[in-house]
Amino acid sequence: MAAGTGSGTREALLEAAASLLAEKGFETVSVREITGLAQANVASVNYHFGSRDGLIDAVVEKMTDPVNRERLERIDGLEAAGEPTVRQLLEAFFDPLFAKIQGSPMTKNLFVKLMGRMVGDRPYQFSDDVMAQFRTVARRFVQAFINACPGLTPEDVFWRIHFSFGVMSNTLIHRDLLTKVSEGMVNEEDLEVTMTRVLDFCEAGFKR
Amino acid sequence: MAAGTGSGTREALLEAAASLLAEKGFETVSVREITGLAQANVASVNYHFGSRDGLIDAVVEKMTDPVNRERLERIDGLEAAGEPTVRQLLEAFFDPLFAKIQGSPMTKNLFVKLMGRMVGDRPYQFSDDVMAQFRTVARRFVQAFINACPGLTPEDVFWRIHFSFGVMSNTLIHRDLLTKVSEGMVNEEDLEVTMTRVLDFCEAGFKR
DNA sequence: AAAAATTTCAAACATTTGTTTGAAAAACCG
DNA sequence: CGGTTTTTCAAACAAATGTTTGAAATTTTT
Repeated sequence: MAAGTGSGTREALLEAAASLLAEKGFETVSVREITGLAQANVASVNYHFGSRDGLIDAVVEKMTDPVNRERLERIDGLEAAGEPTVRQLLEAFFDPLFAKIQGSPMTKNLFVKLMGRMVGDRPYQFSDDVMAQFRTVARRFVQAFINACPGLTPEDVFWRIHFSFGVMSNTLIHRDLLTKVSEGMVNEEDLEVTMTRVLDFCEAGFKR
Repeated sequence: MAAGTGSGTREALLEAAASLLAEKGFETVSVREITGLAQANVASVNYHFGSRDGLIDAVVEKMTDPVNRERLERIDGLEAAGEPTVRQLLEAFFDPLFAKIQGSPMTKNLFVKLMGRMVGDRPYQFSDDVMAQFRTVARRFVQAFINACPGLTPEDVFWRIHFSFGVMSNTLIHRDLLTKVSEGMVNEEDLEVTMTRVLDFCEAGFKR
């Protein structure tokens, strides 16, 4: 078998799990739902991933890994060119997420929701690897944000970063819901347009 | 039996359920966890509330009802005095939530989380009563926000309201988490202080 | 082709889920 | 007190959960 492609069912399980996790969150998806969608046997999850949690961790890792790598590259580039602005930092952090979303073979909405959950869902615990990765990324960005906000205390900056994550997470998860709730006031729009709205909102929140 | 006090176990179930829902979300709390904490029999949930969902609905209704009523009173008062500002509207919407939180007999953190989940958790479906109530409140506030933002389109305003909800929900749920993640940069602080931070952030997001 | 390793699969495992039952206990009322 | 209603409780229910088993099928290696 060619390296990297994995067995057919292994890939099918990852894809099915990703779809269902996106749709329903980390807690409520059962092994049998996943194997049903993947057209695989119930036991295949434990065979290939050791356990249900092993499968979930694999899904999460597969998505976070390239995104976090890209984030570090982006901030490297920015800092090499001078002092990055808040807007640039927000984009450097969130753009890799959007890129992954746009380039995904999954239904766009599902992928978006999955990505959103990865920021916001609790009490799901990421694996130690993923957590360590996030810590590295976070340290870099927090310091850069602080430098970009000379008028604010580190504490202020920290909170606003946290708020920005909240907006992003919430928007990714519930974006499609808004059009239903708005009773005709808000039309469907491209993800890119919505994300510009989010960035505008967050950038303004950093002003003082 | 005195009207309103209900049977002892009925109240105990409501309190226990509220605590656990706050701590773990709407999906993952089992009937036996609730009855265990309430020191009641497993069957008591179905006896008093018909079903697990009946109990959850009762918890939610008990909290949303007075909050939404207060919101409408607040906006009535504001509009009687002239054209409310964005800041005033944000406060009119969120203050009743904080008031309820502060005056709660529950552990503060738990209550805060529960309130946060009521804005953010999916796919939990509120009862028709609660939904209708929310729709009424929403219509009033949306219109008022639009009036307060003459430079923005209704669509713009709608999105920013949505963003503000996202910030609030996320902050209420994960407020205690931030101090852990910040590695010493952020200290515990009063809810009121944190909420002022949130309002500042959101108000700035409405500026153009 | 034979042997060895890998992968699939139906069936069963022990737990946990929400709910129901029917009798015992408690509270209430005349 | 006696009779009625309300409330509690241990036990059992069917359904769903994640996981294990051991033999069959498949693929890979020799």
